[in-house]
Amino acid sequence: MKRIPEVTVERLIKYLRFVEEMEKEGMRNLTAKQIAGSLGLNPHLVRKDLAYFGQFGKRGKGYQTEKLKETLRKIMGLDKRWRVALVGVGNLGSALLRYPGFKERGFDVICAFDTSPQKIGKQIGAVKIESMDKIEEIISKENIKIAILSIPKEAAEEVSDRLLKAGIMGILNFAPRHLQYSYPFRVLNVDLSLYLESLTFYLENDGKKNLSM
Amino acid sequence: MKRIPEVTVERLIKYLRFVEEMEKEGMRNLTAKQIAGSLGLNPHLVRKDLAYFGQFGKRGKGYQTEKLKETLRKIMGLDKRWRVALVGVGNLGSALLRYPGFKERGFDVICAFDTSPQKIGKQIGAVKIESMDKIEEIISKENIKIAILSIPKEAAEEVSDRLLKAGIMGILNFAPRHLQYSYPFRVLNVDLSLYLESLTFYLENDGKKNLSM
DNA sequence: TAAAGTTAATGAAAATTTTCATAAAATGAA
DNA sequence: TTCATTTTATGAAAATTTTCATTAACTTTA
Repeated sequence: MKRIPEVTVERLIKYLRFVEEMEKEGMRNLTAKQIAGSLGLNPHLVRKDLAYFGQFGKRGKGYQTEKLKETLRKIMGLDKRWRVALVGVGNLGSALLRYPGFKERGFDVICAFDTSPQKIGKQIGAVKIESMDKIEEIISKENIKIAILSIPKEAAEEVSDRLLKAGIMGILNFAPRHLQYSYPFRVLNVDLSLYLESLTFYLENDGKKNLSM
Repeated sequence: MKRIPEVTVERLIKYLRFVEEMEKEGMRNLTAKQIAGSLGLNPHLVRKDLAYFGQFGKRGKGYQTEKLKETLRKIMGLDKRWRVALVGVGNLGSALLRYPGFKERGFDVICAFDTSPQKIGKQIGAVKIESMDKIEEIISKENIKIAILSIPKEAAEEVSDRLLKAGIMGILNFAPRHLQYSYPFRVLNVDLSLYLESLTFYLENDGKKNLSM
């Protein structure tokens, strides 16, 4: 199998979203054009992305919605549920704990960690907050592979090192510090203010110069 | 001026982060190699990105930290503060309201909107929650250009339409629905579960196939 | 001062990603 | 059936992005 470009992976998830939504609305078939249109992409690109994984479209007809959905879910590893640990139950962390979107999409946050004695032992939803001293013990016992990191940037590196040693393979990092590990570990850095900052670039420069954006 | 690739803009913000941090640690000069190293990039790429905006490095020495910082801040439109509206004060929305990172980076969330009568009139930090009926009035009176959207996906399109009509130019969208508008409007879609989903692709496929990732 | 080592700038080359063009298969209408 | 239309699959072309190679400027060391 050919190497899959990272940009393709990001798009596949979006395709899956759209396909699921269209399935709900009763669409039995979807064309590359429809999928592309919903995301402002070129239909050729959609076909090429899908073709990495085999040919499951029918010429003249498009893609069978359900089959496409199942295939995409399998490709993305989303045909099963994932157990997730959350580290850092501050403002953002506790909002993420309560965020229904994760469960809806197959991710069960089954444990949470914090350093603050006031928080340890408390319950948020179905999850009891544990001491960060227990990270290694619980992660390994529960065999958790994914962690969400929402702690201050100063602690990010140290804690992520510990997580990976304890058995975590992928981290979704909300701490505003760029984390990076090499294969086979995966980190996705999500820096909320960074997003706002990329908006201002365009607001500031649009129209003024001939930046064709 | 040449067209600036979108990937470059995303990197510039990260460079700025690093440069500011290094300045705090007392570094008066930074080389492209150092900047690149911190983000796992090629130093040539850093130089090329910076060169879009003129030449402010010194051969044999690197870039003057403070000057580079100031220039990047100016390029990104971050040499001034931005006033931001937040729409949707649910779990995520109220966490974002309390999130200190925005203010730290120059963004002042000065108003918040919700539909729920229980929430309207309440105060979170310095911000009073207003009825969504007042979106147009307040956005326009306060001349706000940026909005953060943290509402259910069903309402996303309708509300974003209203925001843009009211004068908003850029939206940071946390609703799990891909929003898209054409120039001069800008939307940044931030779908939290989508990030987890892109992690699972790699966790699922790494090692199994020769996807060189 | 001279020589060796760094490092930015820049145009060229390579790699990657996207778009295009064509062929083949399926559909629907006449 | 036949023909026009739609749409996927796929290899080629184009565009974009990244990496490389060279040159020139500056720094450090002897």
